[in-house]
Amino acid sequence: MNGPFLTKLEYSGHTDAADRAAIASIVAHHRVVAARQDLSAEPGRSTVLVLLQGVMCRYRVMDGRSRRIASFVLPGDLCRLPEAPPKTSDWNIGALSRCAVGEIPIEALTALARERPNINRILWWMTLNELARAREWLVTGTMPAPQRTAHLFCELHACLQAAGLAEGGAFRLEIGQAALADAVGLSTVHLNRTLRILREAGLACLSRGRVEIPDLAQLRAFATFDGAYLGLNGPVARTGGALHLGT
Amino acid sequence: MNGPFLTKLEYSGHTDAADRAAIASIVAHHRVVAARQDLSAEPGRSTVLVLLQGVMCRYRVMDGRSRRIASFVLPGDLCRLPEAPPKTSDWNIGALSRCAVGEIPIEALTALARERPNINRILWWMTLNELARAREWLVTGTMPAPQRTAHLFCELHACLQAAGLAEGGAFRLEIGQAALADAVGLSTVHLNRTLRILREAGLACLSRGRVEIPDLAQLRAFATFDGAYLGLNGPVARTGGALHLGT
DNA sequence: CGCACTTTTGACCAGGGTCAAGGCAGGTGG
DNA sequence: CCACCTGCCTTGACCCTGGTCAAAAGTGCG
Repeated sequence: MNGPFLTKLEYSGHTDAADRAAIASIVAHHRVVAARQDLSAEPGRSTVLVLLQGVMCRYRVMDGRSRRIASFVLPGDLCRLPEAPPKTSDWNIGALSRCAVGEIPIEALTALARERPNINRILWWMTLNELARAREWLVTGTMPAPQRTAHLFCELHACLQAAGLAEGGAFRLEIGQAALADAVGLSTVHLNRTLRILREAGLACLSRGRVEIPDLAQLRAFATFDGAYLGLNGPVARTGGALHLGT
Repeated sequence: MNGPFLTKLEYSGHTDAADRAAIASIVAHHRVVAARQDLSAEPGRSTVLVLLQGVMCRYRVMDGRSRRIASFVLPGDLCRLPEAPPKTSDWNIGALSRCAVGEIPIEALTALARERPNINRILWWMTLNELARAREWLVTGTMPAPQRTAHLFCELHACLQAAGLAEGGAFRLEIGQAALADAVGLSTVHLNRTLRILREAGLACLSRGRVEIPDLAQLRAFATFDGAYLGLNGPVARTGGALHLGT
């Protein structure tokens, strides 16, 4: 059940088996979130969420109509970490598909972070990961639509791969084109055309909730994608190092 | 000399005078960086830098020609924090104007973070700050050019204000229009036209390294700027709280 | 079977990129 | 003191990517 989460922790290269067992033991209250449902409005929340299945997104509604997706939350990602007061962010988190999440009591997590340096390190790693992803999107924002979309597919593939959810060059992505458009910053119409371009070029094909990438290397070259920013080391144990700050 | 840094720490609302004195004491080796010079290429670096004067930027060169600026480094900001291995980022840091920086030995910083919870909190705060800024830029990226530029001015003003470097609605910004364009994601030509629009609308005026904002409230309304994401509390002591993670 | 949502396509328009040529400094050397 | 040069700002003309409006074709579900 915690599969994707643990697999991702393994990929991060900052945990050993004991760390993963420890963190798995504090994941409680698995529950299901329906597609299209918002998580953010729950007040007095004292739990961190781990996404285990499905896709969620962090978004903001702009002029009352258009929505901008700042990041996806993929299986293995944490969200709703406690914020530093006063609230520094007004992002909504919404489920784009039917999702399964685990809840982690904050006190348990902080306690674990205090007693296990690797867990602390993982929290830093995840945060820096988000930062790196956000900045990468800033860069891709200036690329033409097909490249940008391709780049997103590459990123999704890499992240899902690290969570053990890719089947070769293919992965499930149960998302409407509208959501994809909001993430890439295109209109639905133009995203659709862009998808057609990618499909006809044989680079990638999204259909019925599934992305198929015939030739990953080719797509990556097309999108000038270099996954180093994701900090995924492969499932290799790797410890040591100090504070592990970034930037 | 450490003025902007300490003022900003004060604004962050997570430090008391003792924290600031402690951190000030480990800032060593003040030095000057010429405009246009890159910092990133220094190997074996074991120091964190605090920017004290001037403006730097975190950028990447895209197709060999065009540069994208992912964030500005303003007085009071840290940069070149140690990275988690393997290197997760390939960003360059360059001085856009003549800069003064302080160097902080990493070991001293990590030691301080270990013994003073507030310092640890500040490191989190700064990182989350960067994250919030990056995401905000993602959102502004979809706004039309004048609003986007105005939004950037508002952000710069708020950050510089927190470092004690704003004089009312005006602040120094010794940056070429090309740099600004790369940050906002516009061409130099179009940025220039956009600046003219803002100037003629009486919203903001950039000239000879100085931005003047006649009516801050008006500019903010125009850009739909809400500075909450910067997490600046004003110079009020505020402690407590636990891990202070965000997202 | 009908309803509602999503995907697809067409036609038209505009924000912003690109190319290219002038202004307008400040710095240097005669 | 002036000619010159280099770099930056400014403006014009033209084009193209991608937005908007609108309608048709799937697709899933009660």
